[in-house]
Amino acid sequence: MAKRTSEQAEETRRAIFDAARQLFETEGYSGASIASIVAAAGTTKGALFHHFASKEALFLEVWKSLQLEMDADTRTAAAAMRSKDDPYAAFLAGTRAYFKWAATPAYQQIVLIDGRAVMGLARWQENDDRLGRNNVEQGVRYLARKGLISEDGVVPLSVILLNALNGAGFALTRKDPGITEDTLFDAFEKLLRGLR
Amino acid sequence: MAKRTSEQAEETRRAIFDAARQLFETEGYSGASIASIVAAAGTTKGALFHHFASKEALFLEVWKSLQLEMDADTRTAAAAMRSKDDPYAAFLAGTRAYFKWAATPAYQQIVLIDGRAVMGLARWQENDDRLGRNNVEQGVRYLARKGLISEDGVVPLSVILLNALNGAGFALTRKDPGITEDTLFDAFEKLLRGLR
DNA sequence: AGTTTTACATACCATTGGTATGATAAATCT
DNA sequence: AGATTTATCATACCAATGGTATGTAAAACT
Repeated sequence: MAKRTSEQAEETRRAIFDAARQLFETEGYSGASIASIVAAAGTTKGALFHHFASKEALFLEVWKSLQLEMDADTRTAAAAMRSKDDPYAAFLAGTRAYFKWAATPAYQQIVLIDGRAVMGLARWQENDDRLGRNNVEQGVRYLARKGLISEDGVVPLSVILLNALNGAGFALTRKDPGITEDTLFDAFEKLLRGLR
Repeated sequence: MAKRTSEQAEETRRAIFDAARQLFETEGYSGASIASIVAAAGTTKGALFHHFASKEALFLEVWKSLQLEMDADTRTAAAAMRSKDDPYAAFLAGTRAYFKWAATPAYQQIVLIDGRAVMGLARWQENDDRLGRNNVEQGVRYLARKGLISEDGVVPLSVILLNALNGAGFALTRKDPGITEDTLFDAFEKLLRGLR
């Protein structure tokens, strides 16, 4: 078998991508070998390296897809609550939506665990900023405009809040008593509303 | 050269450990090959695998050493401020000490970046909890006893605060304007004191 | 129709973490 | 003290890994 139509090629690429996303989730980045990915996708290494520059590039694409899905989700959740009378409502709605994502095995393994190790510190920050932190910062800035928090602390506060959210996702995996989506959300809400 | 005295053996082990810690920091876990480690230590793979069960085991030991140093540091910093009139003082002093650690390249690369990927989610939580979260939880519980926060939210709040701290460490690497040890600390302090 | 390019498949390669074997001197035992 | 065991490596080897080079046949283009 050699050249397929460009439609079929897209199918092949997609099969590799899907298999990779699945295996990166269940086996982790280093546990998911290229051989296992192409086997699951029903193709060969030739196809993989034709469509993706490297294992890392493939991972990055999977990473981005997850982040974009999450981003869209939280944005719409936040937007839906924007015109409420409670100025915190939009932010908190986004938080809820993010918790849902952060509690999924795929998001944890790929984004929260392997992501930073694979991308390295610099690239991770660069990418993470454009999505997660920007989102949080937007919410925080809104609260600042409403006069609920001080203007100058927006950036560091955003950093802290974003990471608090990330960590909360992790905690959800463990069956630790006292840690549920609701209790975590409550704690976060209290923190946020406590800001003056 | 073959069998050395047990004193020399300890030296060899130490040389490997030190080289590993150095290379894990600068090259990352996967970037630091066993060959490069033993070369830097002036020995061979035979010695490494005699003293350590695997690369992962070696990494874990380095990881633990960092965590224990950090733990001791923050504990003493917090203890020094315990009897102050401000009930938040001890907690915040520990926070300051932790920030210092979280801002070091070694701590970031080894503990915050590679640690969780190498150990996997389960082992990472298990180990991280015994140190970081236990520490934070202790501080939070103290505040609860003082009546400054509610008793029942201690666990989830600790989770959130611990991760907020971890993330703050990361942020310190980047030269982003507005993010310094001081501004981050201020933001954290405000969050903490805002709790009622 | 002929040429070029795309989409793979296969064979190959260097490096990797890890193991098996061997060697030698220190500890230990008798 | 001599014999035996055992700790401490060094070296040779191994399977698996990510990645590359090469080949090839069909599609796309001119």
